[in-house]
Amino acid sequence: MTGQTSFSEIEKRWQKKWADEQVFKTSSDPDRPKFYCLEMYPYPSGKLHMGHLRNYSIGDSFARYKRMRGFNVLYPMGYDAFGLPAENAAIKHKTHPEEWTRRCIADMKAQQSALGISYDWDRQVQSIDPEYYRWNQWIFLKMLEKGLAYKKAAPINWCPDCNTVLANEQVEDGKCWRCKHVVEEKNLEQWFFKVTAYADRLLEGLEHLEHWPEQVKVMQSNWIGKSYGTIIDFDVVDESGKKIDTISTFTTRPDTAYGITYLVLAAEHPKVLEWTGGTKYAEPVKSFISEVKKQTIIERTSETKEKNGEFLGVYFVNPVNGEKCPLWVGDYVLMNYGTGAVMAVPAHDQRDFEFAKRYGLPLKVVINPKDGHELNPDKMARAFCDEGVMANSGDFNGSESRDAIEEISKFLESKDWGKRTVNYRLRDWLISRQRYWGTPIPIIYCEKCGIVPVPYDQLPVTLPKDVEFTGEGNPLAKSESFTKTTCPKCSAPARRETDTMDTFMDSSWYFFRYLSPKMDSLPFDKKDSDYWMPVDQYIGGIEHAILHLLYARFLTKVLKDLGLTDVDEPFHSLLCQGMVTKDGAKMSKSIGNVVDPAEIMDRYGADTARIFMLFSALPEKELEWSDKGVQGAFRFRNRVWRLVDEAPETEAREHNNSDRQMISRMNRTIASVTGLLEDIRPSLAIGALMEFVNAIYKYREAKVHVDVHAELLENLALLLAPFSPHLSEEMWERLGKDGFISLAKWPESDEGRIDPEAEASDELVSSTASDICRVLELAKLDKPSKVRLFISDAWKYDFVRQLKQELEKTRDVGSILKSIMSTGLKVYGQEISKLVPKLAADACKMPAVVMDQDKEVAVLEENRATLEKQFGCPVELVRAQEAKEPKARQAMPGKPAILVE
RNA sequence: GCGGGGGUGCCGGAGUGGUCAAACGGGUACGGUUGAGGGCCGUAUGGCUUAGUGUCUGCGCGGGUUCAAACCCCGUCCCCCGCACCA
Repeated sequence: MTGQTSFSEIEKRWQKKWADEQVFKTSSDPDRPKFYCLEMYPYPSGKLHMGHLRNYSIGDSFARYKRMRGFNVLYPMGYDAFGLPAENAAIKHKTHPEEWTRRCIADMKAQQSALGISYDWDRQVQSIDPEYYRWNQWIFLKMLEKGLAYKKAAPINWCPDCNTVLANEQVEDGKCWRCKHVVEEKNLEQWFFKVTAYADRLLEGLEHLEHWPEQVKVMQSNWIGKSYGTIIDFDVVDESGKKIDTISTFTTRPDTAYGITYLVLAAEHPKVLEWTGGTKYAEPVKSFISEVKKQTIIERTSETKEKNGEFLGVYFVNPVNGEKCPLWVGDYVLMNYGTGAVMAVPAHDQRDFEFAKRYGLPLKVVINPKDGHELNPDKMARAFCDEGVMANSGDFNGSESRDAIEEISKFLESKDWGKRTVNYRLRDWLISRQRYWGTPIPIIYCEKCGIVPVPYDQLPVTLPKDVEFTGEGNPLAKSESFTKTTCPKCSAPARRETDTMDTFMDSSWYFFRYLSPKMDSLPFDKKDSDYWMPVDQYIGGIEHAILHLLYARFLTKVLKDLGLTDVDEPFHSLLCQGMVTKDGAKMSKSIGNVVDPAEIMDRYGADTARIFMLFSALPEKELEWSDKGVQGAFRFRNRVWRLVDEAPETEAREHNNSDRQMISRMNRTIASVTGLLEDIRPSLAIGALMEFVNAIYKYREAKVHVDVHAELLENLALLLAPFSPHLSEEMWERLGKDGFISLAKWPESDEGRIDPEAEASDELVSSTASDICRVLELAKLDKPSKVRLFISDAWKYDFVRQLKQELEKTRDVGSILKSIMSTGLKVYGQEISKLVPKLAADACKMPAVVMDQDKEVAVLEENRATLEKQFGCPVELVRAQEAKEPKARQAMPGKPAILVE
């Protein structure tokens, strides 16, 4: 029972020692190789969930492993502590968000400490400290100077539940990413960061991120959404053909330019009202627009929805062929992509096709399929969107449509009718939030001087305390002590900006602050950045694939451009851990399948929880929670513990076969665990350790060699240290080792001592001797007069076949055999019961053993004395017939031969 | 629709051309130990069949390449994730 009762004390004891002796404190050391291990810093909700537990178990296994491999490991922790939940809690409980947040941080930290994660707590960073957010403000001002931060009125996403605007990236499926409330569109004046200026660099950078999951790169690339196309300008004319205006459209298919039969503008397009104003079309168009605006974003973007529109009463001239076609407004055109106007080619675009069919607009085929048949516009059931051969396109007839994209673009450019261009889906990052609990945007509004940045020496602009949290409006706006100020330029009374920054700003550069957490002249020290950056291993959930990871990459590039760092990409290797699920679904309160990590840690301890987390699935895969699985991890943990807690019988002796076998086994385990950790496969590493533990138990069935046994345990403790550090420390101490195992050197495998063949045959010899004794005992046989060991380098199948033939001759095996069978002893993966019959029947009524490797004769010879002693009779070595050379060996020389049946 | 990832035993999952597919763990069954339980130890666990054994099947499905395929190629079905009226 020792194992079960002691884990709690053991874990507490070592956590205290680690803290007291500052075992995990790090500092820059240019003479040593570094490893920066980082987990996405959490929002302090106060309680760990399984996702955290998994995240930290993975991260700590890296950090500890690298530390033992001699790296100078930076492994910090902090808290992404600004944000709405704290403010909502404050409203509900009539307290201050800071109070709530600080308490949550303390609770969370306590739980993290109880997990025994090897963080350097001296570097703790939290975004709510003015010493942190002043640098948000500092960076903001720098960006303002560079024109990367700007204010403009724009249609923005408004979450009525959170009472604030949201960035594009924070709208998922037309809903708020946090509260899932349907987002509304509003037109407000807001602060933006110019991410679009970095679109190309952000896209291009992805190509060099070799150690990022493909999925994340693809998601970011799609989000940036770079597409090459052509802007085509059209003259807008009235009924009589008189030019009244121009309009531009963006297209990726200029090859279809001759097939344009109408043009559609987005409902928000300003020209729509301009052109229809005062005409008979004004009323229907206005009511159409208001209909569109009534719809939610979800309704508008629903794929199945019918496309609606109205004719605008004006026309345009297609420059390529001089055709005059109508202009429409339609709800399927988006204002915020391209130019907000689309050239419609219903024969070759499915959306245009549907719209044209609905309103009886004509189709014009300009591309025919390559198979030679000509499309009939009246009979098409859907648009033809593939590549093909040009038709009805003037000089371009007969060209491949793929080539025509280029040719027509050049033609348009040459006539000054259009221009090739690049378009992005990415929008600028809207960073204003109308909430209290965030970084105040360091701006002052002066009636005379306009928008005035807060001077650097007045940073930080701190959050006022005299604030009431009522839930209505932005509390900052009601704090006179905050809003009332003077203009830094003219000293006239002025007013502060009351918007705060998106909390994603905090998390976009925090990993730099860890490097120099106490620096007060700059956000961080470039020297530290030169040494530590980039982060070598970043670990977090896939849910941040776009939001956080894109912003962090953006900010890093900005910081680089500001000369603060030389790194261009912050995260060298990214691991997106899989979800923790239960009963096939993500753990969530609404489903009611949540398991609290605290409970598991109380019952089984941190080591067990961590082993389970790492063993049960590869880090990037989904992990299905299993109570039984945790118990399995617990059993393993206790099985290891018993190895040190219960001493085996020892013997002073020369190394025998089982000693050599274990030494080989040990070295093989070291090699494989090391390799698996390098490959980020902790689950398999733990599997290998489980096998190793099983082997040690087997070894301990007989008397063990003291030194070998000690070495086995020592290495076991070392290999387990990244996974179950408390247990390892305790083992280390019990084994009489000095210092912390956390700082010990990772074992190296001695390849020369790995000998799989010897290992296999040794196992056979050592276990077989006792096995046969037991068989004899069970079978109530008299002492045999002789034991035969069969040696064969034949494939076992061949050997079994021989046995079978022999058996056909000798049928009388008798009840003795039955007894032997019933023991089901295993030899080399093969049931002894399958092999023994023939031998036993072979007149001498003796059990025997089959060996697999001819080469092991020497080993057997060596062990013959032992065996003879055990059996009390002579042992004879018998060589089995050579196997036939398999065909395969001739076919593929150099490769191992296999059995061809 | 586009993009990414997957389909292996009762379950979680190993194995991505070659030494009898299923390591490791879990579940289940039986046996041992134990006052009982738990724990621990051992054995079994694709189908059919045997006293031993044999035999068939088998890595979503169908083809193909190869002396050899879960693995490579082609086709097909299904599942998960992300994006989506992006012109």
